[in-house]
Amino acid sequence: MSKAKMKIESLDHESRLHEDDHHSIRLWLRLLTCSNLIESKLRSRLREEFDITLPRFDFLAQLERSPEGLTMGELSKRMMVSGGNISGIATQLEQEGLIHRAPVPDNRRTFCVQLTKAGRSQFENMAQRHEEWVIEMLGQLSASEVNAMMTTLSKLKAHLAESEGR
Amino acid sequence: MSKAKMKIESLDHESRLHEDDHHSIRLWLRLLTCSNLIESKLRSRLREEFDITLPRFDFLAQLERSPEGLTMGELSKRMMVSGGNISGIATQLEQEGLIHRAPVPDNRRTFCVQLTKAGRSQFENMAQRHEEWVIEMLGQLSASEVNAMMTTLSKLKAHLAESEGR
DNA sequence: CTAAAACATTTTATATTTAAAATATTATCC
DNA sequence: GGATAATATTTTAAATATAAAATGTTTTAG
Repeated sequence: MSKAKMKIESLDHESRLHEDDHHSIRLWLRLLTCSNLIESKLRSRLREEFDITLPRFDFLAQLERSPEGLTMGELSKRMMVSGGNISGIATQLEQEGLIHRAPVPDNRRTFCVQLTKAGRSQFENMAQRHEEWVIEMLGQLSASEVNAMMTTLSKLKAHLAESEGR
Repeated sequence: MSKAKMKIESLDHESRLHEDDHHSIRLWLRLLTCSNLIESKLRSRLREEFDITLPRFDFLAQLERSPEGLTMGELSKRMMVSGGNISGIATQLEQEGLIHRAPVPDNRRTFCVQLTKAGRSQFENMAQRHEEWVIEMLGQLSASEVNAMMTTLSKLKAHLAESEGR
C-alpha cells in the first residue's frame, strides 16, 4: 500500500469518526434539550396549578404506580436520586400526611412507604392534569415516531444499564 | 345512529385516548430515564477525572462554542437554568481565572463573558474525554436510528418552543 | 457463636437550583 | 423631559442534591 493511499484512508477514517462524534454529541445535546424543556414546563405548571414541586410529585407518582408500597431504597433507585434526598422528601410528605412509612416485620432496617388516602386523592387530581400536559407536549408525534423512539431508547437504556457505573 | 353504536364509539374513543395517554407518558418517562442516566454518568466521570462539576463544564462548553463571547442572559437561556445560577457559577469561574467578564460599551447592564486562555486550554482537555464518553454511550446506535431520533426530536423541540412558556 | 461484612436508612455538611425580590440601566410613552 | 415600563444581572431564601459519616440491622465466614 502506498504512503499516499494510507494517508488518504487515515484521513477518511478520521473524518468519518469525527462525523460520528458530532452525531453522537448532537443527538445527546438535543435529547438533553427536549428533556429539559419538558421537565421545566411540567415543573412550572405543577407549581402554578398545584403549588407542588416536581420531586414531590415524582415521589407520589412512584408510590401510586406501586400500591403494594416501596422501600426507601427502591424509591431512590427509581427516582435516580440519592438516598439522603429521598429521606428528606419522605419526612416532609409524611408530616403533610400524604404518605405513610410502615415497618416491615421480617426486616427492621426497611420501611414500606405507601400513599395515604389523602395522598392518593391529592395525587389523582394532579396526575390527570400532568397527563394532559404530557400528551399536549408529545401527542403530536405520530404513532410510528413514538414506536421508533421507544425502541431506540430501549436499546439505549439497556446499553447504559449494562455498562453499570462505568 | 343507534344508541348502542354511539356507546361503542364513545368507548372506543376513550380507550384509544387512554392508550395514547400511556404512550406519551411512557415515552416521556423513558426519555427522562435515558437523559438522567447519561447525565449522571457524565457528571460522575467529570468529577472523577477532572474534579469539575457538570454545570461548570457546560458553562465552559457554551463559551467555547461562541468565541465572540456571550452575555449572562444568553448563557442562562442556552444552558436552560436560572439567571441566578449563572451568576454564581460565573463568579467562581472568574475567580479561578477560567473566564472573563468584560463590560459592553453600549449597554452597562450586560457583560460579555469569554473564555480566558487558561479556560480554553483547560476545557479542551476535558472536551476530548467528554466526547469519547458520549460516543461510548450513544455510538452503538445505527446511523439510521440516530437520524430518525434527531428528526423526531427536532419536531418535538420545535413544538415545545412554539408553545413558548405555556 | 461471634466478628466482620453487607445492607437500609438517616444525618450532616456542602453545593446547587429555582423563584422571587432587589438593584441598576435602558427604552418607551405622553 | 420625566414617569413608567422593560431589561440584565445579582442577591436572597427555600428546596433539593450529593457524598460521606453515623446508626442500627441482618448476613456471612470461620
